[in-house]
Amino acid sequence: MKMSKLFGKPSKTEGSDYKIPSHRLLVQAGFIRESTAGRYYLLPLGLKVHENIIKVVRKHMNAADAQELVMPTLHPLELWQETNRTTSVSFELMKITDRRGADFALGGTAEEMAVDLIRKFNISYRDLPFNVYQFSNKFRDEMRARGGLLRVREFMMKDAYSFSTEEQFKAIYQEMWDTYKAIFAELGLNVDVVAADNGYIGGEYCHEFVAESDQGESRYFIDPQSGYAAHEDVATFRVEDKNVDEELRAMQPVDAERGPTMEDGVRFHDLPLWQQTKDVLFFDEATKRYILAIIRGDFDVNETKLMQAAGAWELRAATEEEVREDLGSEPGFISPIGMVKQGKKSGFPVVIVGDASLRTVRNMYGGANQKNKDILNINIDRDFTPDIEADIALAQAGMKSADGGELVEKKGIEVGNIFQLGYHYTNLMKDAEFTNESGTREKYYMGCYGIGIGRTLAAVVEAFHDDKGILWPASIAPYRVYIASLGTSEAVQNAANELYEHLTSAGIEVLYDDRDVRPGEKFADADLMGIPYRIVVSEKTIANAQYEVKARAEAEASFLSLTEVIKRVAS
RNA sequence: CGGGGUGUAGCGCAGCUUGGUAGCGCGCAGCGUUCGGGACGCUGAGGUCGCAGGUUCAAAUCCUGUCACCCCGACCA
Repeated sequence: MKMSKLFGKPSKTEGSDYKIPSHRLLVQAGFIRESTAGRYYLLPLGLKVHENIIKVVRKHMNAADAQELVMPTLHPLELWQETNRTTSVSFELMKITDRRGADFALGGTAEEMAVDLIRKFNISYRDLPFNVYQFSNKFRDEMRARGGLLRVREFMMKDAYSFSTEEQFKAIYQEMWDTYKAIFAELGLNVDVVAADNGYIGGEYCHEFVAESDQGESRYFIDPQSGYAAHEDVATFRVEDKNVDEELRAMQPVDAERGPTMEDGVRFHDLPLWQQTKDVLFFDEATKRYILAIIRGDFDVNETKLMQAAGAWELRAATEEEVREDLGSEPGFISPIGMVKQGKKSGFPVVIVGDASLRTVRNMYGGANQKNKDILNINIDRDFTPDIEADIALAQAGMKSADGGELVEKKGIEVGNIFQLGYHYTNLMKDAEFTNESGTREKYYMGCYGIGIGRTLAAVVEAFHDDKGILWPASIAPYRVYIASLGTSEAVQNAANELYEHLTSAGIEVLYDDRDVRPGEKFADADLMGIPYRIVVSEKTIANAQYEVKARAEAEASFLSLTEVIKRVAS
């Protein structure tokens, strides 16, 4: 490719709206251009990288015996109704209606389509397991797109769906795990594999592949000693016992003229924070229930865990009016003891969820559902019984992991995920069954596996850039070699042309900067675009019958003959 | 969806308070001098000032509405 003909050349000026490095560099270097928020044109340079990433992903997926196919972009809405995902508040579908009035969802993920496809076939246990995948544009009605390619409304995703028996599943999940590790390793990305929340996808467990980055939106914890890694939504930690040997003392109501915060309670009673109960009241809009979360005072409530434990979908904090008028309590003094079973006005039930940490403390203290009244010596079981008891505590950096090491907090970009779906979809959708060994019908056990191509591309830039521009790993660089001809003399032109022909016919992808611009501009653009090798052809190099070769990542150039050049850049 | 902010040439911005025929820098085109880390001179092209109403003799500027985009939050692979 000759630079003079390239559409989307690098630009000296940079936009002001680009807050993160990958966004700014990709736009400035001519890889992408914004259409509207969260939707991007992929320019020729960007598309080359995009396709190279796809090639790597495809190679490893195929090696794992996954089979590529393509599904329609418009999904019949009936399929989504079959799994109740049109009403799920967690996933905003993009919908579209054709002129006959048929409703479609713009595909944002394709579990239903995959199930619908395989139930069109009469499949035997002999055909299992199998894993089908596709590359296709996905649509998400993100409330707020941001960060260039990191969070968009329309993007290319590799999504795979495995169908098997329950016994076969673990091996497939492990194989996808290994495949993903191999893919990201080839792309040059260091990823942590972290346990995560399934969210609206369904299923019981899943793992995210996270490239560590300050620009990432995923917060997670690792225990470097044991290798434990989990998203903050699901991270667990070891809860140390406090005063479990203390004698149970009689409950004692007391006057407590104090403020509403935990600190106010600590100061007023002169007792430790951990001995106080933290009572947080939520309301779930989806199931119309109050959820009262109770936890040890030195911990915070993890809303994701709480939603899982309580079967809630759309949690929000209860308002002061609701606390006072509907529940007859008082903000800052909420307590499970004497809490109403349902709202006095609304009739909405109140569900009490107690954290496991409540069993590590005795003789706790906390509010009494009245202003300036507290109760001392509260004990679980004796004085109150949660409707649900579960781990609903939020992990924090520095806590001990279940394995005993210290939890370290990290931030990263979620570039891929693997989900166990189990029977979630095959239970909800009719006829998702194969014929088993005994000749009867049996439901498939499923998994799904996604990689965001554009996000991965951006994650690579986040990982590989310096103050001058991008440093593409050779595995996905848009071109392997960049040639700069310095000066417009015929000798230089001929020599550069000749080199370009040689390398191209040797099967090496070359971007030849044949523009009549000054050297500084060529070097700056080359650094910005991040092509792995830069070769300079000038009067000087011709005089020495050599080429100047410099790797983008290195500071020093070396002078090589043509055969040495080919050997160097081809490796 | 809540809070804050911005829309003027491809990009970055000024002009708006106090209405009077739209400007600067970069980039782009032409010519010339240059040519190993973003040169210089001259010439030139390019904007119905986000859109729609309104006020006015006159609106980029004032008023109303609307749309888009950015940041923080909520939400989310």
